[in-house]
Amino acid sequence: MADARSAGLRMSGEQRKALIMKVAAELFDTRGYSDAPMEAIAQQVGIRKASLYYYFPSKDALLVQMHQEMIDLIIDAQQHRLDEGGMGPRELLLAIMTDLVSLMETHPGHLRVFFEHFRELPDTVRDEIAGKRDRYLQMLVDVLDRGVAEDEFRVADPRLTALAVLGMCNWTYQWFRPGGERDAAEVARYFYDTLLGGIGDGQHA
Amino acid sequence: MADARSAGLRMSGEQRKALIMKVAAELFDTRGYSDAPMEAIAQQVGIRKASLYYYFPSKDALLVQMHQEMIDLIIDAQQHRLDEGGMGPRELLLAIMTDLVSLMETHPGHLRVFFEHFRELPDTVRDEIAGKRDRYLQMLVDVLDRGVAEDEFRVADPRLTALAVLGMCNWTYQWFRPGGERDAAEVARYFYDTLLGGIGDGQHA
DNA sequence: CCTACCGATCGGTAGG
DNA sequence: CCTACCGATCGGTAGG
Repeated sequence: MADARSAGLRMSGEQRKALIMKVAAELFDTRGYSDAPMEAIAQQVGIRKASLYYYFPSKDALLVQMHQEMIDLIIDAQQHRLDEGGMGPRELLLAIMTDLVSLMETHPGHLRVFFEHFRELPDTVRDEIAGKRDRYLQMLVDVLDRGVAEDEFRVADPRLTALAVLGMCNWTYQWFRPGGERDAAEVARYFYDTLLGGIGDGQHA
Repeated sequence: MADARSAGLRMSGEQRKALIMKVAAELFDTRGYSDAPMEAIAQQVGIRKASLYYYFPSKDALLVQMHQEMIDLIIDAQQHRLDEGGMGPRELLLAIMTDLVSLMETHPGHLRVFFEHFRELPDTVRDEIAGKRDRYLQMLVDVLDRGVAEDEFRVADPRLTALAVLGMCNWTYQWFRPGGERDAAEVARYFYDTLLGGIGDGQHA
């Protein structure tokens, strides 16, 4: 009862699972999925490696859950807005961009894992996540299409523009660190303003 | 003389090294650095695993060379333009964006390796590459600053705008595949036009 | 949630 | 450029 592990708080199964996920996300982020041993996750959680298998059936399962959580979160956020109604294309675009960049604050580590460890997913799950990714891209394209239809946006190729938007926002996982000068919402807003207004000085167009 | 390997062409050391690099880049791209065994590289090259160590001292060395080649290539391209002179900020911006997206065509596999396997680099090399990356970012910021000074661009925060540009262009490694509808130069040009002109319909700003 | 342990993989080396 | 081989790591299991 007085060993190293008992120093950790007693936790419910759900709490323990959440802690394991958090630690795993951090380690997958910093070391990479294949280079983050289950042993290291266990140590940082304060239990033995074999005990991880009481909570999760495999290392893959950790990766799978991270992917499902992330993609469901952003899809649901946008779907919720559409269901509610009342938002115009500009507001919807800003909301999507803010969702994406904010993941850097709400889910540290997860974004890198989501983008860089997609191919390590088991085949069936990978297909499922790929489908959801496509669906999310389409949601963004829909917003752009609607903006064009309502004379709010000028967009020649909505899919390419959507990929540009995703590029700006998702790329933040490479450089954005919470606690910096600007928070996620400010960065999203800056990108949104840049995209809407452009950086070209009109008189030289 | 009639074994499986002799089917491969006899090559000079330099040719063999180039082939190993090409195969390694493909495998690091599709499987990931840690999950691409030297055995698989050797097989695809048509030699034995141990023979790879005749050409390269370690697996790390392959990764290091890929990083050095990539970053030097884009830095040199921009530096060359600056040395030549005569290009305005708009032309320079488009040239940088085209350089980046074009790497998807000229160096298949390398771009993903460059962005996703930076942390696997040995410490000293990682610091060196990080310095060069900073330098490249600064080159882009310089172009934006100059554009502002010459009344060609309107940019509130050049560093953030530079990160948006890098996001759009670098993110292509996630979706762009050579041989599609648009080639790299067209994608870069589209992103450039989108960034310069913006997607907002002026009358609603 | 633990102790004990295995099977497989893999980067790299010896010696030619 | 090859054959033969080793040391270390790691995901996962048995059994409690």
